[in-house]
Amino acid sequence: MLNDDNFFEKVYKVTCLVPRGRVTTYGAIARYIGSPQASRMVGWALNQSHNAARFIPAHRVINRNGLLTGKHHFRHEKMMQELLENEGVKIIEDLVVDFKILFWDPNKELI
DNA sequence: GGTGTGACAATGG
DNA sequence: GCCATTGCCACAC
Repeated sequence: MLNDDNFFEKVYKVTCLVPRGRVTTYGAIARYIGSPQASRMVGWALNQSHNAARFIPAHRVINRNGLLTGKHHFRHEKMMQELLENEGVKIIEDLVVDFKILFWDPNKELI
């Protein structure tokens, strides 16, 4: 599917495919790129995403609990929450409201 | 080239 | 059902 050989590029690409107003998890991305157990790597890749050439909507990627664990890695901690709220995603105490409903699984939504 | 690490996830008590 | 532990893969040093 994805012709990119680099693990990071795959992560970036999938992250960019996440629809606006929807969220996904590190594990879902890891499974989609072929390494179900590399969920930690996904987070790390997104950590370096600020160094990527283009902007990566890393705010749409959260852990499986729906918690915004990675907000600290944004330039401003509140930016992640504001970006999500700007897309219509409600956040309460760093937790995505109706996370199960907003959850977007690339393995199901994509081919 | 071995070791440590990281925005996680699954399992066991 | 919550807290602690283990596993896991790719990358940097």
